[in-house]
Amino acid sequence: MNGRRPAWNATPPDDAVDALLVASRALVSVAARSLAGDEEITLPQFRTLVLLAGEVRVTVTDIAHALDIHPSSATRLCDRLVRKGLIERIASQDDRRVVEVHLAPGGRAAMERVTVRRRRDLATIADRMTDDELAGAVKALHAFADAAGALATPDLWGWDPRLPEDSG
Amino acid sequence: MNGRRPAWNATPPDDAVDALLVASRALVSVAARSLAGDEEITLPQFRTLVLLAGEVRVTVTDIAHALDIHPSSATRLCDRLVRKGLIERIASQDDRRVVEVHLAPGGRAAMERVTVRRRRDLATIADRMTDDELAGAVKALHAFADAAGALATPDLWGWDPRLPEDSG
DNA sequence: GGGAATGCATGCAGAAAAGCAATTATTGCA
DNA sequence: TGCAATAATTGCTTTTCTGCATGCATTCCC
Repeated sequence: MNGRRPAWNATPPDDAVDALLVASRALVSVAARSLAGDEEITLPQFRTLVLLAGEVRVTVTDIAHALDIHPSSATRLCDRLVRKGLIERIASQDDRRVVEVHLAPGGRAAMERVTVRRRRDLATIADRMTDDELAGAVKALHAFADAAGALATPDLWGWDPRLPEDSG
Repeated sequence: MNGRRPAWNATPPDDAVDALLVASRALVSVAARSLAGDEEITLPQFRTLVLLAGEVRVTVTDIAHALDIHPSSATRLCDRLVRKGLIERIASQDDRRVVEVHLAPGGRAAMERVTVRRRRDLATIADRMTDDELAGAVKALHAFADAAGALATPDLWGWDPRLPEDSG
């Protein structure tokens, strides 16, 4: 209802969602693989790194919300990432209860390595598409990423009424 | 080199791979969330169910290759899925060493629930795209899924020289 | 027929993830 | 000032995921 499509066509067609769904599975597979082979970085850990890379100020609570896990689990997740030298905990100046989590140099490097790996796999897939298909995919995926990104901010994920917490 | 693009343009452009990469992260996030809320199905477990849903004959070895894990890990994964009533083990007729793994009714139902959840989230995102963007996305994503699917068959993933096992 | 290879399972072990309850420190508000 | 709310952590428990080595049954091939 909040979207960019007119009110007389308020619901995205099923086949569009289907296409996203199928592509989603393929991309998840690629993502899981790019992680599996790499040096001991798990999916929750990588998702945390991605979050840190994209936001200026991320707290432990933000991580818990973004990954939809218990705050204590987020603390433990950070423990492991700190132990690996991938992130740093910094006490917030504004509110001394808060701990800001930042990407450490090692974390940035690790993201780099995983990303290179994933790019390689994606390039292998892209290589099997025609130029036209690829151009269309790029345009579409940019739009998709923008739309997803607008919802992916910590302020929205998890407690936004647009995505009811547990209705399924 | 094996792809559908002409030889004079053999490598997919970086920005295309970039778009896939960014979209990949967004979709992984959606996928992880659709799992987190649901009933105790982990990512490896769901990936297994997806594999079973898409192939006619899947063996334990196939699962190990598809998920890039040790055969014994695949056995344990199946143990847990059997215990949950999501899959069934059936001794192969052709080769009595082989165990075929099939989706149980409960597994199909579980996939259904997770998929409904994921579709809901994807629809929320699609709702923020224009009709044109969405139409382009469907076309492109189908092509992408086809290209990925061609590589995702058990025969290719894991030991196809196109995706060197550990070069990163 | 007999050894090699294949497919799967089991014993063993370690790491990761996740939740709940309880605690500490800090902040906000009446 | 004092009490409630918030942020993060810690202790504890359980489940899952993963690999390696080993063993067992079956199949393949010389």
